[in-house]
Amino acid sequence: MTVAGAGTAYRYRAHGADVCRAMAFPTPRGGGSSSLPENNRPYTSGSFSPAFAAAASGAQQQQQLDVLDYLSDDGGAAAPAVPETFRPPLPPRMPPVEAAPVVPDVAYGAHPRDAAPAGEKIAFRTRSEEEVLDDGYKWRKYGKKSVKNSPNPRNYYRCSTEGCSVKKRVERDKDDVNYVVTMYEGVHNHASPGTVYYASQDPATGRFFVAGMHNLGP
DNA sequence: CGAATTTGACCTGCGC
DNA sequence: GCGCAGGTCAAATTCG
Repeated sequence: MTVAGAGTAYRYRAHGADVCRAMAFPTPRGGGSSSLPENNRPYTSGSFSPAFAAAASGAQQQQQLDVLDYLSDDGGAAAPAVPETFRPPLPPRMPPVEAAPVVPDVAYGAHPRDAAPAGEKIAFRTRSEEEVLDDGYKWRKYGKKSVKNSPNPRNYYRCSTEGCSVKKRVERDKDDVNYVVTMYEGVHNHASPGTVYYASQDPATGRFFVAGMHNLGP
């Protein structure tokens, strides 16, 4: 999928897959997702590595969660071989979404300085009343900017974990305020506190990706 | 009182 | 070169 006007071509992948496995991350910390109603459980999707799937393979089977339509700028590149270390995905937690086409109207990557290695930028379009999705990570807001061609301001966040430089931008969809466009940049160098991720495999490409998540917090 | 957020200023790159 | 747009900084403010 190519985005007109964007410097980076997005590839659109719809709901994923068939198999969901779980993996518990250490150090549960708050998050409060467990208090969400049954029909409002967190889930996510994103680029993912086979290594994660392998790591998750021994974990307990979990119920399949709805998976958000999502965008990634990996350009369809083949998944890397087993990485040296597990690279946690960038999973937003959000309420259920309706099946809807993902329209990446935000030209992520259009700016040269946005250039980054493939697989380290992900854009999600989610149907949510909440602007800031609790994805299990702790974010520190460092900026807010109104952008051209959009009545909604864009918010800038940085991972507040020391040494982690992951950033995300959040803004309401200009065409439908019921949707929130979240863009992640970078890779966390730490695990999400108290979060279970569900890995799935795209039958078409064979690539693994995050199909869901659940917070283990109290 | 420390941490997080707000918000205007500043910086950088691009297009004309 | 200039103006515009997007991204970041940092002082002020707010919150827990």
